[in-house]
Amino acid sequence: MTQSRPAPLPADFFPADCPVQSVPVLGSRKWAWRIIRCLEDGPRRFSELRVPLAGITAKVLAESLRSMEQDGAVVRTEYAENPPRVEYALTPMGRTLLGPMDAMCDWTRENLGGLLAARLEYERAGR
Amino acid sequence: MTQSRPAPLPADFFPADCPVQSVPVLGSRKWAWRIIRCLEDGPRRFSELRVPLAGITAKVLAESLRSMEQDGAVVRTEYAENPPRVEYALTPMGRTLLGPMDAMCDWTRENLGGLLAARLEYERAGR
DNA sequence: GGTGCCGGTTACTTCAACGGAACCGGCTTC
DNA sequence: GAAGCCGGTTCCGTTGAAGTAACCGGCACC
Repeated sequence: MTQSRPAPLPADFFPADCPVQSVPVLGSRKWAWRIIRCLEDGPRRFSELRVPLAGITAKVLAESLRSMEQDGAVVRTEYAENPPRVEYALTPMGRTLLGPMDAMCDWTRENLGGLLAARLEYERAGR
Repeated sequence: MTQSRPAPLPADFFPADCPVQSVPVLGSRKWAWRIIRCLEDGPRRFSELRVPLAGITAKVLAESLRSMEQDGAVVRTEYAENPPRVEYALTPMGRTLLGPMDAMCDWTRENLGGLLAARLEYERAGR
Protein backbone atom coordinates (compact mmCIF):
# COMPACT_ATOMS: atom_id res chain seq x y z
CA MET A 1 0.00 0.00 0.00
CA THR A 2 1.70 3.09 -1.26
CA GLN A 3 1.37 6.25 0.83
CA SER A 4 0.97 8.45 -2.20
CA ARG A 5 1.04 12.21 -1.89
CA PRO A 6 -2.02 13.90 -3.28
CA ALA A 7 -1.43 15.85 -6.46
CA PRO A 8 -0.43 19.48 -5.92
CA LEU A 9 -3.26 21.96 -6.13
CA PRO A 10 -3.27 24.28 -9.14
CA ALA A 11 -3.47 28.05 -8.87
CA ASP A 12 -6.96 27.96 -10.39
CA PHE A 13 -8.17 25.32 -7.93
CA PHE A 14 -11.02 27.66 -6.98
CA PRO A 15 -12.82 28.89 -10.10
CA ALA A 16 -14.00 32.49 -10.05
CA ASP A 17 -17.62 31.43 -9.60
CA CYS A 18 -16.88 28.81 -6.95
CA PRO A 19 -19.66 28.78 -4.34
CA VAL A 20 -17.19 28.54 -1.49
CA GLN A 21 -15.92 31.98 -2.49
CA SER A 22 -19.34 33.54 -1.99
CA VAL A 23 -20.50 31.88 1.23
CA PRO A 24 -21.79 33.30 3.46
CA VAL A 25 -23.72 35.53 1.14
CA LEU A 26 -26.06 37.19 3.59
CA GLY A 27 -24.55 40.40 4.96
CA SER A 28 -24.47 40.46 8.71
CA ARG A 29 -22.90 37.25 9.89
CA LYS A 30 -23.75 37.86 13.49
CA TRP A 31 -27.49 38.33 13.24
CA ALA A 32 -28.64 37.04 9.85
CA TRP A 33 -29.08 33.43 10.89
CA ARG A 34 -30.90 34.35 14.06
CA ILE A 35 -33.22 36.64 12.14
CA ILE A 36 -34.04 33.84 9.73
CA ARG A 37 -34.88 31.58 12.65
CA CYS A 38 -37.18 34.23 14.05
CA LEU A 39 -39.02 34.45 10.75
CA GLU A 40 -39.35 30.69 10.36
CA ASP A 41 -42.92 30.52 11.70
CA GLY A 42 -44.31 33.52 9.88
CA PRO A 43 -44.00 37.28 9.39
CA ARG A 44 -42.82 39.43 12.28
CA ARG A 45 -42.88 43.12 13.02
CA PHE A 46 -39.77 45.16 13.61
CA SER A 47 -40.35 45.62 17.32
CA GLU A 48 -41.44 42.00 17.64
CA LEU A 49 -38.05 40.88 16.34
CA ARG A 50 -36.19 42.92 18.89
CA VAL A 51 -37.46 40.73 21.75
CA PRO A 52 -35.81 37.40 20.88
CA LEU A 53 -32.78 39.16 19.37
CA ALA A 54 -31.88 40.39 22.80
CA GLY A 55 -29.35 43.16 22.71
CA ILE A 56 -29.67 44.11 19.04
CA THR A 57 -29.99 47.82 18.40
CA ALA A 58 -32.57 49.29 16.07
CA LYS A 59 -29.80 50.42 13.79
CA VAL A 60 -28.22 47.01 13.38
CA LEU A 61 -31.55 45.27 13.00
CA ALA A 62 -32.61 47.73 10.30
CA GLU A 63 -29.29 47.30 8.52
CA SER A 64 -29.43 43.52 8.69
CA LEU A 65 -33.01 43.36 7.45
CA ARG A 66 -32.26 45.71 4.58
CA SER A 67 -29.26 43.71 3.46
CA MET A 68 -31.29 40.51 3.61
CA GLU A 69 -34.03 42.20 1.65
CA GLN A 70 -31.50 43.25 -0.98
CA ASP A 71 -30.36 39.66 -1.24
CA GLY A 72 -33.91 38.48 -1.77
CA ALA A 73 -34.11 36.44 1.42
CA VAL A 74 -36.64 38.67 3.17
CA VAL A 75 -39.60 40.81 2.09
CA ARG A 76 -40.60 44.00 3.82
CA THR A 77 -44.29 44.88 3.78
CA GLU A 78 -45.49 48.25 4.98
CA TYR A 79 -49.13 48.69 6.03
CA ALA A 80 -50.60 52.17 5.91
CA GLU A 81 -52.15 51.99 9.35
CA ASN A 82 -51.77 53.77 12.57
CA PRO A 83 -49.57 53.32 14.37
CA PRO A 84 -47.47 52.31 11.34
CA ARG A 85 -46.98 48.58 10.92
CA VAL A 86 -44.16 46.94 9.01
CA GLU A 87 -43.79 43.22 8.59
CA TYR A 88 -40.82 41.15 7.57
CA ALA A 89 -41.14 37.65 6.16
CA LEU A 90 -38.95 35.03 4.53
CA THR A 91 -39.11 34.71 0.76
CA PRO A 92 -39.17 31.19 -0.69
CA MET A 93 -35.45 31.56 -1.34
CA GLY A 94 -34.86 32.69 2.23
CA ARG A 95 -36.73 29.66 3.44
CA THR A 96 -34.44 27.30 1.52
CA LEU A 97 -31.60 28.52 3.72
CA LEU A 98 -33.11 26.68 6.67
CA GLY A 99 -31.80 23.33 5.44
CA PRO A 100 -28.09 24.24 5.24
CA MET A 101 -28.51 26.21 8.46
CA ASP A 102 -29.82 23.15 10.23
CA ALA A 103 -26.84 21.15 8.97
CA MET A 104 -24.41 23.73 10.39
CA CYS A 105 -26.35 23.90 13.66
CA ASP A 106 -26.28 20.14 14.00
CA TRP A 107 -22.55 20.16 13.40
CA THR A 108 -22.06 22.80 16.07
CA ARG A 109 -24.25 20.95 18.54
CA GLU A 110 -22.17 17.82 18.04
CA ASN A 111 -18.75 19.44 17.97
CA LEU A 112 -18.85 22.55 20.11
CA GLY A 113 -17.75 20.60 23.16
CA GLY A 114 -14.79 19.08 21.35
CA LEU A 115 -13.90 22.43 19.89
CA LEU A 116 -13.80 24.17 23.26
CA ALA A 117 -11.82 21.26 24.68
CA ALA A 118 -9.33 21.62 21.83
CA ARG A 119 -8.86 25.28 22.67
CA LEU A 120 -8.18 24.51 26.31
CA GLU A 121 -5.77 21.74 25.36
CA TYR A 122 -3.95 24.05 22.93
CA GLU A 123 -3.53 26.63 25.64
CA ARG A 124 -2.53 24.06 28.26
CA ALA A 125 0.05 22.40 26.00
CA GLY A 126 2.36 24.47 23.86
CA ARG A 127 0.50 27.79 23.70
CA MET B 1 -58.85 28.17 7.45
CA THR B 2 -57.79 30.70 10.00
CA GLN B 3 -54.82 32.89 9.16
CA SER B 4 -53.45 32.72 12.67
CA ARG B 5 -50.55 34.83 13.77
CA PRO B 6 -47.60 32.87 15.08
CA ALA B 7 -47.06 33.18 18.80
CA PRO B 8 -44.74 36.04 19.82
CA LEU B 9 -41.16 35.04 20.39
CA PRO B 10 -39.90 35.13 23.98
CA ALA B 11 -36.82 37.02 25.07
CA ASP B 12 -35.05 33.72 25.77
CA PHE B 13 -35.91 32.31 22.34
CA PHE B 14 -32.21 31.65 21.79
CA PRO B 15 -30.74 29.76 24.75
CA ALA B 16 -27.24 30.73 25.77
CA ASP B 17 -25.80 27.53 24.30
CA CYS B 18 -27.79 27.70 21.08
CA PRO B 19 -25.67 26.48 18.14
CA VAL B 20 -26.81 29.31 15.93
CA GLN B 21 -25.07 31.71 18.31
CA SER B 22 -21.72 30.03 17.81
CA VAL B 23 -21.67 29.40 14.07
CA PRO B 24 -19.38 29.93 12.31
CA VAL B 25 -16.96 28.69 14.89
CA LEU B 26 -13.83 28.66 12.84
CA GLY B 27 -12.06 32.02 13.09
CA SER B 28 -11.32 33.45 9.70
CA ARG B 29 -14.54 33.40 7.73
CA LYS B 30 -12.87 34.39 4.52
CA TRP B 31 -10.27 31.66 4.18
CA ALA B 32 -11.18 28.85 6.58
CA TRP B 33 -13.54 27.04 4.23
CA ARG B 34 -11.14 27.25 1.32
CA ILE B 35 -8.32 25.93 3.47
CA ILE B 36 -10.45 22.98 4.50
CA ARG B 37 -11.15 22.25 0.85
CA CYS B 38 -7.44 22.32 0.10
CA LEU B 39 -6.77 19.80 2.85
CA GLU B 40 -9.57 17.48 1.78
CA ASP B 41 -7.30 15.11 -0.18
CA GLY B 42 -4.47 14.91 2.35
CA PRO B 43 -1.82 16.91 4.17
CA ARG B 44 -0.33 19.98 2.55
CA ARG B 45 2.68 22.13 3.19
CA PHE B 46 2.51 25.82 3.98
CA SER B 47 3.86 26.95 0.64
CA GLU B 48 1.80 24.34 -1.16
CA LEU B 49 -1.35 25.92 0.27
CA ARG B 50 -0.43 29.35 -0.98
CA VAL B 51 -0.82 28.27 -4.61
CA PRO B 52 -4.56 27.51 -4.72
CA LEU B 53 -5.31 30.22 -2.15
CA ALA B 54 -4.26 32.80 -4.66
CA GLY B 55 -3.66 36.17 -3.08
CA ILE B 56 -3.42 35.07 0.54
CA THR B 57 -0.46 36.48 2.40
CA ALA B 58 1.83 34.43 4.62
CA LYS B 59 0.58 36.31 7.63
CA VAL B 60 -3.09 35.62 7.04
CA LEU B 61 -2.47 32.00 6.12
CA ALA B 62 -0.43 31.46 9.28
CA GLU B 63 -3.10 33.15 11.40
CA SER B 64 -5.90 31.17 9.83
CA LEU B 65 -4.10 27.86 10.23
CA ARG B 66 -3.26 28.62 13.83
CA SER B 67 -6.82 29.48 14.71
CA MET B 68 -8.05 26.32 13.02
CA GLU B 69 -5.44 24.36 14.92
CA GLN B 70 -6.64 25.90 18.18
CA ASP B 71 -10.16 24.84 17.32
CA GLY B 72 -9.04 21.28 16.71
CA ALA B 73 -9.91 21.24 13.01
CA VAL B 74 -6.33 21.06 11.74
CA VAL B 75 -3.07 19.48 12.92
CA ARG B 76 0.31 21.01 12.34
CA THR B 77 3.22 18.60 11.99
CA GLU B 78 6.78 19.83 11.89
CA TYR B 79 9.51 17.63 10.38
CA ALA B 80 13.08 18.23 11.46
CA GLU B 81 14.50 18.18 7.97
CA ASN B 82 16.24 20.56 5.74
CA PRO B 83 14.87 22.68 4.34
CA PRO B 84 12.28 22.70 7.12
CA ARG B 85 9.02 21.00 6.28
CA VAL B 86 5.70 21.65 7.96
CA GLU B 87 2.52 19.85 7.09
CA TYR B 88 -1.08 20.71 7.83
CA ALA B 89 -3.85 18.14 7.80
CA LEU B 90 -7.51 17.89 8.75
CA THR B 91 -8.36 16.24 12.04
CA PRO B 92 -11.33 13.83 12.10
CA MET B 93 -13.40 16.67 13.51
CA GLY B 94 -12.22 19.01 10.79
CA ARG B 95 -13.24 16.44 8.23
CA THR B 96 -16.80 16.32 9.56
CA LEU B 97 -17.16 19.96 8.52
CA LEU B 98 -17.14 18.89 4.88
CA GLY B 99 -20.78 17.76 5.05
CA PRO B 100 -22.32 21.03 6.23
CA MET B 101 -19.92 22.90 3.93
CA ASP B 102 -21.21 20.92 0.96
CA ALA B 103 -24.76 21.79 1.95
CA MET B 104 -23.95 25.50 2.03
CA CYS B 105 -22.06 25.28 -1.26
CA ASP B 106 -24.98 23.51 -2.91
CA TRP B 107 -27.30 26.21 -1.65
CA THR B 108 -25.04 28.90 -3.05
CA ARG B 109 -24.71 27.15 -6.38
CA GLU B 110 -28.48 26.98 -6.67
CA ASN B 111 -29.28 30.45 -5.38
CA LEU B 112 -26.41 32.75 -6.23
CA GLY B 113 -28.02 33.70 -9.52
CA GLY B 114 -31.30 34.58 -7.84
CA LEU B 115 -29.50 36.46 -5.15
CA LEU B 116 -27.58 38.64 -7.57
CA ALA B 117 -30.78 39.20 -9.55
CA ALA B 118 -32.52 40.29 -6.35
CA ARG B 119 -29.79 42.85 -5.71
CA LEU B 120 -30.12 44.29 -9.18
CA GLU B 121 -33.90 44.38 -8.87
CA TYR B 122 -33.65 46.11 -5.49
CA GLU B 123 -31.41 48.75 -6.97
CA ARG B 124 -33.53 49.15 -10.09
CA ALA B 125 -36.80 49.47 -8.18
CA GLY B 126 -36.97 51.53 -5.04
CA ARG B 127 -33.30 51.82 -4.01
C1' DG C 1 30.52 35.05 0.70
C1' DG C 2 26.39 36.00 -1.69
C1' DT C 3 21.88 34.22 -3.06
C1' DG C 4 17.82 31.78 -2.43
C1' DC C 5 14.28 28.77 -0.17
C1' DC C 6 11.26 27.63 3.75
C1' DG C 7 8.09 28.97 7.12
C1' DG C 8 7.13 32.12 9.13
C1' DT C 9 7.04 37.10 12.46
C1' DT C 10 6.50 42.08 13.31
C1' DA C 11 4.67 46.64 12.78
C1' DC C 12 1.57 49.46 10.44
C1' DT C 13 -2.61 50.50 7.85
C1' DT C 14 -7.34 49.76 5.97
C1' DC C 15 -12.02 48.40 6.10
C1' DA C 16 -16.51 46.75 7.32
C1' DA C 17 -19.38 45.22 11.09
C1' DC C 18 -21.03 46.34 15.22
C1' DG C 19 -22.46 49.22 19.20
C1' DG C 20 -24.27 53.67 21.81
C1' DA C 21 -26.81 57.63 22.06
C1' DA C 22 -29.58 60.99 20.36
C1' DC C 23 -33.18 62.33 17.45
C1' DC C 24 -37.19 62.15 13.97
C1' DG C 25 -42.35 62.51 11.93
C1' DG C 26 -46.85 61.05 12.22
C1' DC C 27 -50.29 59.62 14.85
C1' DT C 28 -52.93 58.58 19.35
C1' DT C 29 -54.03 59.03 24.08
C1' DC C 30 -54.35 61.39 28.32
C1' DG D 1 -50.21 70.38 25.18
C1' DA D 2 -47.49 66.69 26.93
C1' DA D 3 -46.22 62.09 26.52
C1' DG D 4 -45.76 57.78 24.14
C1' DC D 5 -45.55 54.31 20.42
C1' DC D 6 -43.70 52.78 15.91
C1' DG D 7 -40.07 52.24 12.83
C1' DG D 8 -36.70 53.85 11.98
C1' DT D 9 -32.13 57.54 10.79
C1' DT D 10 -27.81 60.00 11.87
C1' DC D 11 -23.44 60.66 13.93
C1' DC D 12 -19.65 58.89 16.21
C1' DG D 13 -16.64 55.52 18.26
C1' DT D 14 -14.78 50.74 18.78
C1' DT D 15 -13.23 46.37 17.34
C1' DG D 16 -11.34 42.69 14.84
C1' DA D 17 -10.25 40.65 10.40
C1' DA D 18 -7.61 41.37 6.60
C1' DG D 19 -3.91 43.47 3.69
C1' DT D 20 1.07 45.54 2.96
C1' DA D 21 5.77 45.62 3.52
C1' DA D 22 9.80 44.51 5.62
C1' DC D 23 12.50 41.31 7.94
C1' DC D 24 14.21 36.81 10.28
C1' DG D 25 17.27 32.25 11.18
C1' DG D 26 18.96 28.13 9.40
C1' DC D 27 20.43 25.63 5.81
C1' DA D 28 21.86 24.52 0.82
C1' DC D 29 23.82 25.82 -3.41
C1' DC D 30 26.93 28.26 -6.48
